[in-house]
Amino acid sequence: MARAKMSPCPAKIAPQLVSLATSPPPGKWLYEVKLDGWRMLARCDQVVRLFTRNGFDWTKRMPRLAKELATLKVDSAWIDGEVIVLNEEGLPVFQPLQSAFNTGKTDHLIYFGFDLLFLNGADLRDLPVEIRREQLRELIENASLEHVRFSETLDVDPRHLLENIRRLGMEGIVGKRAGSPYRSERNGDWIKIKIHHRQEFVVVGYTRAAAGIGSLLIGLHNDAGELTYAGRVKSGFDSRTLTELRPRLRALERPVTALKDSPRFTKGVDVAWLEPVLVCEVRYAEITPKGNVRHAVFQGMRDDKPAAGISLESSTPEQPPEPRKTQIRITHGERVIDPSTGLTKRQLADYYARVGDWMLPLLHDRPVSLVRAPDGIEGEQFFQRNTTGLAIPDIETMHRPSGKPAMLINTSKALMSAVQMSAIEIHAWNATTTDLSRPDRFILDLDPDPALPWLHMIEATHLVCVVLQELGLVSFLKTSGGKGIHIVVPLTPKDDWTAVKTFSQAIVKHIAKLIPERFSAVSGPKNRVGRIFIDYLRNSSGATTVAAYSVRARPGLAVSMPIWHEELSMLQGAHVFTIQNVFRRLDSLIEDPWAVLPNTAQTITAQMRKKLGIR
DNA sequence: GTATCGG
DNA sequence: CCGATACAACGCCAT
DNA sequence: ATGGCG
Ligand SMILES: [Mn+2]
Ligand SMILES: [Mn+2]
Repeated sequence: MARAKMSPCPAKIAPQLVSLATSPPPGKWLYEVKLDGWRMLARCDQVVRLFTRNGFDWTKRMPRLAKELATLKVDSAWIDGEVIVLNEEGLPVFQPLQSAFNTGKTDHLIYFGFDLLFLNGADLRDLPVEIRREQLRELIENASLEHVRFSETLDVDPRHLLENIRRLGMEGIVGKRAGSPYRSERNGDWIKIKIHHRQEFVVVGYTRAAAGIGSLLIGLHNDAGELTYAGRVKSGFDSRTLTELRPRLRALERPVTALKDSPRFTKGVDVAWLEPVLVCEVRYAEITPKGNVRHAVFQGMRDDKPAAGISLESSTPEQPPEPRKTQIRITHGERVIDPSTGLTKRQLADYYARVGDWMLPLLHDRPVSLVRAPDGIEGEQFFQRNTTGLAIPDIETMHRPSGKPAMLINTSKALMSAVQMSAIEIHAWNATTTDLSRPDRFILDLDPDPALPWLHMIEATHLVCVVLQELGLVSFLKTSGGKGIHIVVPLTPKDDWTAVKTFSQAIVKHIAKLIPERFSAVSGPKNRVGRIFIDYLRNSSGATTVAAYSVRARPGLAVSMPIWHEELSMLQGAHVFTIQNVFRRLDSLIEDPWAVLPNTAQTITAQMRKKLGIR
C-alpha cells in the first residue's frame, strides 16, 4: 500500500470529476448520497481558502464557512466537498443555493466534505479513498462544527441500492472505486448514478378510464426520424391537469397510431391514438432495452416544444471528430497590424489557427460578417457581410431571406482564408442556416458610458443575469474585448426575430425601470451618460455581434472571451484577454465555460412574458 | 488583399 | 507586364 | 429626413 508523501501544500488542486453511469458497475465501490449543490475545495493552512471546481476563489462569499473551517485542528489540509442548502426536511435543495449566492446570504450553507487530499504536509492523494475518507471523517467529527459535515458512506447492499435511494427521496448516488487514488481528472473511478431521468416525450395516445384519462402513451423519434413507442405514463397527474388535458386529447384523436411500432395491449385496455403533436415532460427511473420507460411520472405538458425534435437525450454526447486543418498561405506575415503593440499579421494568424478548436463549433452554420483592415487597425477598415465579387477560399456562401449571399466559416481553412484577406474581427448572426428566420439565441450587449468605473459593469452584468435567472433563463457571458460584457441566452429555435427582439427589449425596459440611474433602455449616446445602455438591437434579423474568440480591431488586439459567471466579480476589464495572453487562460481552464451552451434547451414562455407584462 | 483594366 | 484603380454593409432608432 | 450606431 502506498504511503503518504511529505510535500508542500499546492496552491490549487483541480477536482476529480465524475462519470455518468446507468447502474452500479461490478467490483467494490463506496457509495455516497449525490449532493445537488456546488463543488468546493477547501485549502486550510495559515488561512482558509474555498475554491470552486473551476478554480475560482470564493472564500469571500462564504465567510461563515471559512471561519468554521479555520477552527479545524490542523496545520494544513486540502478538503474536497460540496456546498449545499438543506430544506426543513433536511434534504438538499438547489434553487435556494443559487439565491443564497445572489443575495450574499450564505451563512446557512452546509459544507459536506467527502475527500481529504492533504493533511499536515502529507500528500494523501495516492492513498486509497477509504483511508483518505476515514481521516477526513475523524477530522470533521472531532471538530463538531455546525456547518461542516462529513458525507458518510452509505451502508447498503449494492443490489438494492437504487431502490433504497429512491425510497429515501434522493436524486442519485456517487460511487468511488474502492482502493482508488485521487486524480485531478475524469478517469471512471468516480461515478454518479441518477435515480431519475427527465426528458420530453411525444404524446401519441392515451388509455381511457373512468376518470377520462387512465394513462398517456408516449413516443420518441429514433435516429432515422421514425416515431417509436416509449411506454405508458400512469402517475403524476393532478385532477386539474386531467381536466384540461381531456378536451385537448379528444380533439387530436385519430383512428390509427402514428407510431412505427404499434405496441400490443392486453384485452380490455381502451386505447385512443392521437396526432403526434403534443409534448410532455416525464421523469423516469430507466429505459428498458426495448426502449420503454419504467417508473414513469408525468411532470407537465411542454407546450413550448415542437414534437418533431423529440428524441432520446444521450447520457454520453458523442465527441466531434478532429477538425482537419488545411493550410492557407499567409502572405506579409511580418506586417505590423497593431502599431501600439507591434503585433503582426503572423501573430494574428497563429492566434486564429490555434483558437479554431474553441471558436469554430460556435460559428458552425452561422452567417458571419468580417471587419477587414488591409492596412492594419490604424488604416481604413471596412465591414463585409456579403460574398459579392471575390471568393475567399473555403468560405461558403448561402442565401439569406433578403436574397443576399451570406458567408459561413465552418472550417479552419475558411477562418485562415479570412485572416489572409485581412479580416481581424468576425461577427456572427443569432441564427443558423437550419432556420435563419428563428434565432437560436439572443444577446444583451451591455454598453457603458466609457467613463463609468468597471465595477459598475460587473454589478450591472450580475443584475441582468439574476433577472434572467428569475425569468427561468440560463445565460452565458463573454467579454466584448472592448468596454462591455455580452450576455448570451441560448434558445431552442421557435419564435421569430420580432418576437425575440421584443422580448429582449422588454427585459431591458424592465431593468431600466427598476434602476434608472444605472441603466438605459434607449439607444443614443446621450441616453447613457453615466449609465449602461443594454443594447437589445443585436437581436434583429441580419444583425450581428462580435463572435466569441474574435479579435477586436483596436489597440492591444483584445479578444472576446467566454467566462464563467463565477469569475465575473474578479474580472479586471472587458479587454484583458488579448492574443498575447489568451492561451495561458485557455490551456489552464479545467472546463470550457460555455461547454453546456449547445445543450441548453429553453424557450421564451408565456409565463416569462407575463412577468414582464407584455402580450 | 485581389481582380481587372488600360497604357 | 505592371501600376492604377475599384471594391469589400445596412437596418434600426432617436431626434 | 437625417445622422449615429454597431
Ligand atoms: Mn457592446
Ligand atoms: Mn452595442
